[in-house]
Amino acid sequence: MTATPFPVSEIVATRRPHRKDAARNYDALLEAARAAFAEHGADASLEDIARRAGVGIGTLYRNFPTRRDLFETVYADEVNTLCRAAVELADREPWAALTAWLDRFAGYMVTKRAVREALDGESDIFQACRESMYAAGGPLLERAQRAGAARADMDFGDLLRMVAGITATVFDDDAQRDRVLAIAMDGVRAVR
Amino acid sequence: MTATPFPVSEIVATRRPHRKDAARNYDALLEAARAAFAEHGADASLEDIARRAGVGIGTLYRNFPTRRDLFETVYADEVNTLCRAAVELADREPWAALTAWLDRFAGYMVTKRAVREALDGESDIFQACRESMYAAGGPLLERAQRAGAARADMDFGDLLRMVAGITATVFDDDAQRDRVLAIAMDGVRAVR
DNA sequence: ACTGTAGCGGAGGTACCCCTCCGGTTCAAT
DNA sequence: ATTGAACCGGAGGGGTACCTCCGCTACAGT
Repeated sequence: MTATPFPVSEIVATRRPHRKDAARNYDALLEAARAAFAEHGADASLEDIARRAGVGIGTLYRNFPTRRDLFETVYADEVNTLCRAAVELADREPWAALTAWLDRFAGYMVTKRAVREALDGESDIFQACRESMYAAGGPLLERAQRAGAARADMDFGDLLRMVAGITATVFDDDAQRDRVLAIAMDGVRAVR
Repeated sequence: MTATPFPVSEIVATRRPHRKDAARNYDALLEAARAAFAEHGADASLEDIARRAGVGIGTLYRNFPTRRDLFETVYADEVNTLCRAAVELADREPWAALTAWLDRFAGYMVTKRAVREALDGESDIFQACRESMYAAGGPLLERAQRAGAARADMDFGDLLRMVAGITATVFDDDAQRDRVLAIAMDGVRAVR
């Protein structure tokens, strides 16, 4: 509520190296990790990630001594993007802004699910990310609630969980996913 | 729609052995597998399942030559229970019957999620189970729709996916899960 | 009680993954 | 151009999971 939505990445311990080749490897690893987590979930093989990044396994471990470090960094990255998006959406209508943001949120859920699975909530960074995300997205819901567009008897956590759950599911096609999400959002709208 | 909701287990290839000790082992394996899948998801260790069941790994492989066989059997079991429940609920009010069944459905989702992950939809049994479940549960939704309790512009598949997604998510506590599910169900109800 | 057979358990070969360690390489500051 | 510090890759030891195979066990039918 009071926290600024930005400093998440600065909390993360591991930092991007200064040297050119090192920085390139760091980026490649992060990108490969993102893909691997999205594909295989929490227990993607670290060796596979290094392979995909075209980097030795040793390099991976130097940058991210722990599997957790890698997770945290990838996750913090996504959250930052999400926070920035919330700010950019501030000028739209309350309900439109909220749903637009939730759309983005849904896009980043693949990673989040893996992270949640791996970190199991017992991480400082995870906590910081959550706060940061609530600080960024929470106001969107509150605004919609004040405008009478969203029901008042729910909080931002409820909404996030709902959207997260639905988007994490396997659907026949994207149309079905959108349809189901819309139905659920009708429940959020219903102020009667 | 026309299919009877019961024959699922008969489709499954592996069958319960006749001999007393063998049957006991079979049951123990199934129970251990159910627990392991619920706990560790799709990639639970087969050796661990055998250990939990107090049975040699060889016994597991004799009963279920493939990981898939084990999955299918466990899954078919759950589906059968679910189908039976649908019949028992037939005498309640349309909306109440529907939500009550979805409650049971949610309870079995833990296994289903693992199965879905493992089988990836490319299984005959999976297909048969789905049909069986739709045949059993679909009428509950249709009845609610005819009664004007549920919106008409959605089908049973949509509903199942929605509930499945939400219940598969990690919540702070059961109260939150129920709250979120209720919100989403308000979206289903909303006939305006 | 006898006996054939269905069923049992787990050792062991193979494969993969985790993580450490260190000799060689590459950058960037002088 | 030199040089030393930072960085690189991957071999290798330890662990676990998968699955097969076979000598032994215990059930059930006579």
